[in-house]
Amino acid sequence: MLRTGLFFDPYSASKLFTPCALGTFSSLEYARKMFDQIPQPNLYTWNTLIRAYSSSAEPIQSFMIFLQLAYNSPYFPNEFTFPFVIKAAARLVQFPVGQAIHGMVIKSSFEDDLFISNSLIHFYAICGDLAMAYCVFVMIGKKDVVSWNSMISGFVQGGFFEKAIELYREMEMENVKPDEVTMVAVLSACAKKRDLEFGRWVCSYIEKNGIKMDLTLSNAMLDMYVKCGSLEDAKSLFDKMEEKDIVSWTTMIDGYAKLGEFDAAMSVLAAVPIQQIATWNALISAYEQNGKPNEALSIFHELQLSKNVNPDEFTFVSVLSACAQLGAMDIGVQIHAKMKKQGIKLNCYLTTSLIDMYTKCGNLDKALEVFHTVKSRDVFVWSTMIAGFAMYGCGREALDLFSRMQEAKVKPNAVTFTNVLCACSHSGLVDEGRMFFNQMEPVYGVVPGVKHYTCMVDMLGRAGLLDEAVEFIEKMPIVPGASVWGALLGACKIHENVELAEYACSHLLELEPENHGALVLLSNIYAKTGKWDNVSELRKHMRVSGLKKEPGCSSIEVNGEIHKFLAGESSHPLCKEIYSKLDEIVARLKSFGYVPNRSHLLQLVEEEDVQEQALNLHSERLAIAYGLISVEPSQPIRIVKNLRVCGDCHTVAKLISKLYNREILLRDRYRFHHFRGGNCSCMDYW
DNA sequence: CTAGGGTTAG
Repeated sequence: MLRTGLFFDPYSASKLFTPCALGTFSSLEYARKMFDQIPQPNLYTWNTLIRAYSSSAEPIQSFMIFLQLAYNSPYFPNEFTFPFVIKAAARLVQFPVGQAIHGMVIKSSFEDDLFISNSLIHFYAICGDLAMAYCVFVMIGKKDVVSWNSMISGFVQGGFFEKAIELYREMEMENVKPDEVTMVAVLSACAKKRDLEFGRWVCSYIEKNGIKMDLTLSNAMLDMYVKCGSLEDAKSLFDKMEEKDIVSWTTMIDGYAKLGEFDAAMSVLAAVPIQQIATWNALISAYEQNGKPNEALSIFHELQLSKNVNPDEFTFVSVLSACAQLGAMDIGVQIHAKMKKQGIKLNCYLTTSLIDMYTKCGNLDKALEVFHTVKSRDVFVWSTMIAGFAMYGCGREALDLFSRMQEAKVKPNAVTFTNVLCACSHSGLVDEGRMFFNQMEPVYGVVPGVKHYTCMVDMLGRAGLLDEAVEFIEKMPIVPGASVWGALLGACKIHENVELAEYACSHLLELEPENHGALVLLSNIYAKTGKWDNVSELRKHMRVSGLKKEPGCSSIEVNGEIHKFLAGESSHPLCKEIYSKLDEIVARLKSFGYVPNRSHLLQLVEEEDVQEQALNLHSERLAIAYGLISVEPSQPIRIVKNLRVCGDCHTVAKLISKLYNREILLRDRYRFHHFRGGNCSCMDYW
């Protein structure tokens, strides 16, 4: 075409250019070079380039070309131009840019164009402004199926499932025939609402009305069945599907794994024809999110051995979270190293997971290092770091971070405030806590939820302001949940207030009759205040009603292996050594003037129904003894306990840290205790 | 003289 000169004819050039820019196997880079050499590209050619960029990896180039078109060409954008730039704005979630383009659309009198309106609906919905999307939607005179689809999908993606289904009904009433895209959106709404009945109705509607069953629609059905818990329907559809892709396989694995049918999930995984990381991720994350972090890590281990595929960002998020749950720092560090080696770039999800892992494993410094080195920090990253400080009782540092977060113009959310209030609570920063709580709604627009009220009650109660805590509960605009009464009960235990404890406990049991922890706490308060009759009555009641509690369990990681200890157990291979170490510890402590606090003995109810030697058999002690035997003296002993640490064990840990000159990091249900030189970082305020 | 918008899983 260059030789014949045809290339210099704008129309002919456009014919050559289109397949180069849009073809599946062509290179956009090459097309761009060609474009720059077309002497006078016509508007069609401009639009084609904008279109190509809008669905490319760099949608931002669409804007660049759009601006060139508007300012450096003889043309003005037309009805074909706008849908593509709006799509680019949607893909980049650039709200102000899209708004500006919308403005241009109106000024240039294109606002009645159906295609442009439909793109705008999609754009506003993606940006989360459903009110504006709906505004554009109702303004359309003659809506077509795409208008309805865009709006329905918008509602589904924004979490307004009810609205989506309502709109679908309206669509039926207006006699607009739904197509397969409509059904995908409606099924997605059913899936998220867990509405199996309506989901089944939709499936039969699809069949009756001959809606084209493509792969996407089959997958959407599959997902609906899985999410609504009907694995049988999912399985029979899956077996019937002629064509399957990675989404189909992953959906099935996810379904089985989330229901705890791990063998079934594994067998689907083994049958996937092409190994892809997504299928592994479905399994790993299901384990991790179902409280089976060990299993998650063992699948990860298998993945590494298989060597067919490499872990990706999603995998790392899951396995780091598994390490965080376990307090498995050595494994976490190895995973972090692997990420670096694999050249994984830290996104905000990964940063959050890393910080969470390091803080929950007891390495605040490393968490801070990650926090300071990353380039971008979203609200989750900041909130997690604040939560980290809170866990260590570093209230001041947490609040300092909170103000720096605002300087960085990151808007705090409900979780941020939970963490901030938690930090105030753990550090006794009552005035600050009150202030932030009062500012939440008026200043930050975050409506306090039950978690925030719980933090406040915990903070006031812990600080001994029990009357204020009660008054606070009475003034709550929402119904106080079990956690609120639990916080009050916990405070009563610290401050030995029997009457208030009974009051809180009765409320708590009204809401949660099965809450064994409440009775345990109450019995501990009775014990602490010497009300032995009440103690035995309560314990009898608990035995009779057969209430089972979560057994106390402490774990410690040694050389990348997690060792778990239940109270009084003797199944560990080094059991003998551990018990003789415990005897040695007690002897050494006693010679140093240690007297066991007998009131804690009654807490054996909280631990296990072991009658003798109860204090010595607490799970955290077994773990500490094992740590003394097996962890290098230069390394801190890191322990994770599923319940709160007992007061006597806390004293013992402090003494051990001094007498044995060891650092002990103990993570209990709520916070960290860092024992060093005879003291604990919590300053005994916990 | 050409063309465009909406869809599922990890």
